[in-house]
Amino acid sequence: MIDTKSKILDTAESLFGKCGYAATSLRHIISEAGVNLAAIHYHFGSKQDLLDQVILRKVRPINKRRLELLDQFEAEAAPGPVCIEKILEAFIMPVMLSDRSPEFLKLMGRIHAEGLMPEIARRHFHLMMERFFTAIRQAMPEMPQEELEWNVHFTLGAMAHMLSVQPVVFAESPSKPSFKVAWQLVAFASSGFRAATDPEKEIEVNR
Amino acid sequence: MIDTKSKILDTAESLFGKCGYAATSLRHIISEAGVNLAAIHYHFGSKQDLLDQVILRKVRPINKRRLELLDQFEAEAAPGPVCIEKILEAFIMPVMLSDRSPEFLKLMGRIHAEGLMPEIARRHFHLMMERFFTAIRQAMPEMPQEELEWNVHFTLGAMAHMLSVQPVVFAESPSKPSFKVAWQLVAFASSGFRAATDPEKEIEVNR
DNA sequence: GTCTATACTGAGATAGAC
DNA sequence: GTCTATCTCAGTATAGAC
Repeated sequence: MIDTKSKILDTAESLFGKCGYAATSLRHIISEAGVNLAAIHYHFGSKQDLLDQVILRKVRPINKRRLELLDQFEAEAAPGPVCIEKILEAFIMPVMLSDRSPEFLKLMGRIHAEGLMPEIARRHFHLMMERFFTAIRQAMPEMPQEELEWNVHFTLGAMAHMLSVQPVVFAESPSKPSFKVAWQLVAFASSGFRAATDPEKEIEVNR
Repeated sequence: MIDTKSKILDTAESLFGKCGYAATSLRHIISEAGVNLAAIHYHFGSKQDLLDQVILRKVRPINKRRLELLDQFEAEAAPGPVCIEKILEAFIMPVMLSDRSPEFLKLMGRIHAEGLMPEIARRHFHLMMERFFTAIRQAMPEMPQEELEWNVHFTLGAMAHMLSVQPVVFAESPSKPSFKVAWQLVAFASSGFRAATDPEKEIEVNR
């Protein structure tokens, strides 16, 4: 086969999305793709590296779009900083474009739900994250660095969970994530960023 | 050994917290606990069921405290509904009490990061979740049901991520989750719940 | 009722022939 | 580049000792 590598990537993407990363065995992938087990290790090295490539193929255009939107919003807002709503819009909304395959969100949800995204992001998306951190810092210059970083974490967690609830059968999951839901998340997180925190708050939670 | 079961539970809790669920093998647990491999299956049935028992032992007192706080706040607010800030305080803050062992948050973070919590919650915490959903519904009677449920998901995701960033080595992780951070999350999510959403919003994200 | 010893199946990984 | 054969280790199941 001339394009064993692509065949493996396509099949892995489909199965990772349908069954999850941990639950998908390399033997399942090779039987469906009609290739040999060792071919995966030859082309990708390991199951983890195969996942990285599957994810990267999908996420790179998303990150490209994220940065384009951020560039655009920064140009529109110049010389002032971009407001937090626009920054979060640039970060969140491109995820929802599922033009490549209808299984894309399912795959992203699986990866998030299995806790694999932070590690992949750390290895591959570090520069983009830095761009957004800088923009957020400029949008909220009065906010202490640590508080700001935690708000970013809250937002990442909320977005990850939004993508996760789709594939998992969860009693309260109301509907598939959609543009409407993503917009709701932008509003939710923006409002969260603007929340006033009371650093001196105390309570007796320990009975 | 008279208390093989407790020994397994303690060792599993420690190793699950230190290494994660998937990365901890049953053989690692038994060698550290000094028991036989089959003892795990005799007492717990499977690795998954062992995890359930480890988690339940930790989370049950948390859920008890959550409901106590909710009861208390409802009594204080009667005959009106409890405000969303108080509801989220009752839900989030009890998680941060780590009086049992210093590794507790690490364990919770791991479980969340590996996407195992939704399934455990579905199996064991359903009634408590219903209590809180009802309270939130009464606090925000004007909010459409679906929008409300998504806001709950955003909050759950943010909390899970807060607990997750501790064990994972993540470039931007600023500090360990603490009471201060948990209070920040309460403020963040409360503000998010109160955010005004614009259902008619549109944008051309597809280039 | 509890626990030990052992075997079974399937996973990811690897060496080496072609 | 590809494939066969094999290695190690995982979770699981069971028979039987105490």
